[in-house]
Amino acid sequence: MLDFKNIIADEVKKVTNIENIYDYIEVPANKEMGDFSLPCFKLAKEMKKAPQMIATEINDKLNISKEIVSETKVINGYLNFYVNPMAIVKTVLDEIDVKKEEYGSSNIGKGKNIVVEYSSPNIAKPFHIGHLRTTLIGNSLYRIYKFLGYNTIGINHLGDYGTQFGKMIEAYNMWKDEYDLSTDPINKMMDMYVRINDLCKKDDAILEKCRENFRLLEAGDKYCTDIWNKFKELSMVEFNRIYDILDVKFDSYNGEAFYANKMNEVVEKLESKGVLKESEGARIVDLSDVGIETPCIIQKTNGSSIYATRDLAAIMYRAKTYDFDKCLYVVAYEQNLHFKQIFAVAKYLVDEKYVNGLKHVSYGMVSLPSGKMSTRLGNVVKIEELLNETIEKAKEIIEEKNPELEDKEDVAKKVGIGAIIFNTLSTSNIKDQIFDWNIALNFNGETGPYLQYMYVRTNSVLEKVGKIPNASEIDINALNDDASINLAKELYKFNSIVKQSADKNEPYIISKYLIDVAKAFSIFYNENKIICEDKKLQNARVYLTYCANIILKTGASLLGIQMPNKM
RNA sequence: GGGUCAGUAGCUCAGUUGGAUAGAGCAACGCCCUUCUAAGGCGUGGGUCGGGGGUUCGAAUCCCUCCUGGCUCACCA
Repeated sequence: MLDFKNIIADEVKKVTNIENIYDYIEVPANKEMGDFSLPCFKLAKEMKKAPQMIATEINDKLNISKEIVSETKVINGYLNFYVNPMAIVKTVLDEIDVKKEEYGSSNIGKGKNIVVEYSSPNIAKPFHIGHLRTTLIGNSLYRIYKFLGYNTIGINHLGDYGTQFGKMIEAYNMWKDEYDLSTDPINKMMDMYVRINDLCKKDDAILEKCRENFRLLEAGDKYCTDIWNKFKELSMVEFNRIYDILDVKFDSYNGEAFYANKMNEVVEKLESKGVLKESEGARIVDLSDVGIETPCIIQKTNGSSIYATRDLAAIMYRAKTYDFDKCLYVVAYEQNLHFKQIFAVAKYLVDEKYVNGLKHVSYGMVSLPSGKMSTRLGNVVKIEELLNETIEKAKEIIEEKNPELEDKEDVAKKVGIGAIIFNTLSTSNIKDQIFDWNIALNFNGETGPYLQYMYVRTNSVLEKVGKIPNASEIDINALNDDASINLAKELYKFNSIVKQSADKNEPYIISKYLIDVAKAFSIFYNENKIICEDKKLQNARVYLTYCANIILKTGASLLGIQMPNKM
């Protein structure tokens, strides 16, 4: 596909002697100012000439084919380039003709391994909307990197270890006769967890017992291990049901417990490097030399491990097992300090290549209008409840708008879930989100269902025509109206959008882009009769519709959103 | 208190890494279905870009400072 910015940069370079012209070129805010622009203000300083004059001089010398750039204009010190719209239309259509569903994909990741850690719920606790962002951001990044040719490994780093299980074991010891875990186990486990936490707050002796239970678990005590396994199994059944609905997959479920027997290596290596120090009875790595004032605890006073130790063991294991180029942690920003610490300690454990690949993809907190969510306080919205509500609402709307529709169940599921996924991935990671039923279940405006609706429209046109014309039969000049050109321009951006989204680890860039594509298609659809008398015109428009169809579907799949064929 | 992130329209958010007249959606109001799906399109109103300094040809964007809020600051994860 032609890279117009590059072409323009090369042409400008030919008539000037300025380095990195490419970086100077930008996209004007307003499309009346052209497709690309070269602001000459910075150059004015070096060349000691007025910007306007520089722009005029470059413009006079410039010799770009009219096939590529149909016009250039000098305005207010800017040199504006108007790319020949037909060149854009042609290069997009040609590229899609060759790559089809692969359009936008790449092999820049070939031979590179990327580990993405996401979701990572805690065993024995309900899966609530607080887990939605990590699950969906991670799932999307996983798909995006894969699309760019990376070998991608998705890891669900289950929270299946730690003092909380000491607590659960203690709760089980005390109250196992009160709870029948054969039905609705998660909620009962949550009850037990809330109860034991309250007790621990009041009674230090109980808390000490819980810590001891965890120590026993870590030492391989059979009784403790059996109870722990029971909790884990019950939880996984529930989690998998939700992952199934959301179409989220993992390559590994190696959680914290997996590293139980791999932590000695961490301790030994830190010892051998002479960085493990005693402090207040615990063993720590001091990080004040790199500006982190809180030390990283490796071993607690009672000798048992802590989450940092397990994360460090995981880094060593993943480096060895996956030889990763990047290892992303999709975890909320409340753990910023934790990741700073373990990344700083990692330099004592693995090669520089791996240390440089570690990246905390941190995202904002989700809270309720009433305030912070807390499993212990029981004020959470469970994911299952949310999914049921959204599917139910989709069903109601289908009954109202399209009662004759086939596969209502399947469509309702795709639309309802699509709304949730899109809503979750429509803002930058760092923003906090206050969960609001009205927003989560909104199907109008910039939403998942809007994308799906536009996709369905492309489908229904394509279905009605029956046959998608060959790209070679298309008369590009039939697409010279504003709406068609604008749509083609949007489609042209897809490649760079996907790369940008991966560079920043921000799925929202794709979300926003797909809205632009859908909007451009909607305008194209409203202003042009696609199926029409003039078959030449029809073929061209049908083909453009087909292109929009592909990109909407591919783009949505990168977010983890499935498209219904009808709705 | 230290660290850190954020503050853009009534609400939720974009703003292409310092560029030209700051943009969408929701909510409100008005218009458009004998035409390929109205979950749509078009239009109207709505802004001291948290405040104040500074850097420069040029700042929502960079620096300083203050205000407000989130998160965090060793044996939870």
